[in-house]
Amino acid sequence: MAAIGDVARLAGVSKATASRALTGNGYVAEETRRRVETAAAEIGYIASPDAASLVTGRTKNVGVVIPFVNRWFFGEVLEGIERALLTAGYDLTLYNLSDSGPDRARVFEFFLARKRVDAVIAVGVDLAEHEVAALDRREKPLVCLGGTGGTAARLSVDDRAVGQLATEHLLHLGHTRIAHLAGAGASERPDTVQGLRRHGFLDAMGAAGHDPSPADVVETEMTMPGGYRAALQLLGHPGPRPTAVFAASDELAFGALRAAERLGIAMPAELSVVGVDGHEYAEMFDLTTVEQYPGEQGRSAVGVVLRLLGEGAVADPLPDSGAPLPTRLVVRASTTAAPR
Amino acid sequence: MAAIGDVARLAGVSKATASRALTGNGYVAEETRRRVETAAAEIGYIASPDAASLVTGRTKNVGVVIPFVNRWFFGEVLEGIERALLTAGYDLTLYNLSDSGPDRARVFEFFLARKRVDAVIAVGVDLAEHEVAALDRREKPLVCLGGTGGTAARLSVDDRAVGQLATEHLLHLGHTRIAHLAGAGASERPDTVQGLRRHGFLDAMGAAGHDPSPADVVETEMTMPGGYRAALQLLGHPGPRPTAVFAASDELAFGALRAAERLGIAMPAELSVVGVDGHEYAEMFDLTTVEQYPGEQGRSAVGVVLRLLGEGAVADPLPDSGAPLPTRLVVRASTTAAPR
DNA sequence: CTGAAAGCGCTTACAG
DNA sequence: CTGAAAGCGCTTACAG
Repeated sequence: MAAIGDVARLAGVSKATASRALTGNGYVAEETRRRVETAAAEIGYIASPDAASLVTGRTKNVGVVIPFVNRWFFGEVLEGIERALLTAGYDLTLYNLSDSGPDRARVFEFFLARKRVDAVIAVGVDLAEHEVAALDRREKPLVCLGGTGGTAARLSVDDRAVGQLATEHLLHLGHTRIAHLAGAGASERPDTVQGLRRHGFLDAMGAAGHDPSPADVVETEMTMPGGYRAALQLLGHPGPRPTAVFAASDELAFGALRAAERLGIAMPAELSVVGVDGHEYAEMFDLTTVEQYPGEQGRSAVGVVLRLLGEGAVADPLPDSGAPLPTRLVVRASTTAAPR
Repeated sequence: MAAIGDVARLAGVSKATASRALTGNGYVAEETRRRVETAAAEIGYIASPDAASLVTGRTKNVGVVIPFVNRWFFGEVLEGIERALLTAGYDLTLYNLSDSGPDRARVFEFFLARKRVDAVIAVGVDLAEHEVAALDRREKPLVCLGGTGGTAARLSVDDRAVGQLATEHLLHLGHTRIAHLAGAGASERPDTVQGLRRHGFLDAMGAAGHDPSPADVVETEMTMPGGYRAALQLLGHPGPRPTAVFAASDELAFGALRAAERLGIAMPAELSVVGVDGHEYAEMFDLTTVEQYPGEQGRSAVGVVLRLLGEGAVADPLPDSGAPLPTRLVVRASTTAAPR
């Protein structure tokens, strides 16, 4: 495999000059540069990133820590990150983090602790203090997208406001008995995404003078089957039922829609449903939702990382100092005026 | 940051001995090894993979090339690969490959061409000859999971057999007018997944003496909205319609189910639907499907890569020499006897 | 079983 | 603008 010495010889220059010509660092005569480039192209030379890293201390590689790959939101974020990183000439090393256990510890204590990545992006992960500390100790910049813990740059939507907005939309339509399909752990961990959305729901209900019964707030895994099962339980028993549901994610909402259909509940006449995410299937399901833009969020996270690493435009202000990420209520046919 | 010299000094040995103790290569007295390990733990030493790679030529890093992250099948494969690689102490570098264009060329000609990965796993990608050649030139082992092109180790289900099996299931139930929701490009590229499944469908129909009208085979993007739109078109017009649909993926099938519901077609009395994949939502939708096991497939691909790299058990036979990956027909309520 | 030395493939002060 | 030399942090023959 061609090394830089080969290029240098072919171009009739020293390795130092060849390096300067190829990396663009330092002065090289225009003509020399061309000769070197031609030589490199001729023998298909590509610098060994490992050797370069060893001396520069930069790997051009960012670690991404993410709890799921197969949930729409996370997949979109990952794609956004990947594209932005590739464009910037960076590699993406993927760590699919489980909730806990030895595998998780291994990621932080071994994989991320080595000098293989320049920075890490944590997507929707609730970081323990010692995990953040491990990164700090190695002086690895950390950018968090959602999730909790970590003190460094954080990008996040305002999940409490999201919950509030969705709920207010239903209240506006005249609904008074509104149920909430929350993510698992919402009440136990008020600082998590699911916790904040639940909080927003409760706030909006309270402000309107309603006090939801505990039975109308059910927690479940944030997937379509999770929403399905929870909605079956919520709507399936006899007696009066809620006229509207705020689901903490679109996938939950899809499950609720499916459950309502199964139960023969007329949609949206007898039941309005609103979700969160702007899932690519939302339009097909005619689902009203509070959209967020995960692909864009991923790209933003990369922007912050790049700035932290001193790439691109100098010293732009970091988003973490600023406003929450954008969201938008999109009204479709799944929500309508309360039955009277 | 601690280097191996620090460990050596602290343990009172040479760098060579420290290295041997830590990597496990070469002889080291048991007591010396313990001293070195203690020293390393004390100062939190972790070897720089870049420096090690430079001399061993091994990066302990595998590149994964995949066209989507946010389609169920691909996400599952990716998770399976990630877990297996992590267990083996390998990093996963992710390349989310677009169909074509400069980004795609850059992945093969720059990112994958450097000495950063030991091998590459291509998931469901149709490799061009020059792409395979680029990898070959760099002597990078290549393992293909599905997709086409590439001559190296290939793992694959028998997609023609899958199409045949699904179709025969419907024929057995007495259906005679069966439509096929195919993936885009199925007729143009007979060697692709979608092409082979279509082929299997046609074979089974032909063997049963049926000749599907061209209007009953429609191609669309392999997603739920794609299936929805295609099924609307297929089932929505007046006149007699098919009594069964073979969808080339579960996501397509879900879309078809949704379309049927929208059109007021009684399920499964008036329409049977069978899919392919064993999607995690299949059970919720009561969908009959030909299951495959993408997580397991990903793990198998890693197994092959590891063997190619000389890790683990020596010289096991490569699956590429052998049988197709397992699939299984799972019958649920979405298919039933043809209406009479 | 252990150490001194060379070298993996680069980049970067330092001279010139 | 260019080159000779040192060095990034490891591992691995080679001696002993």
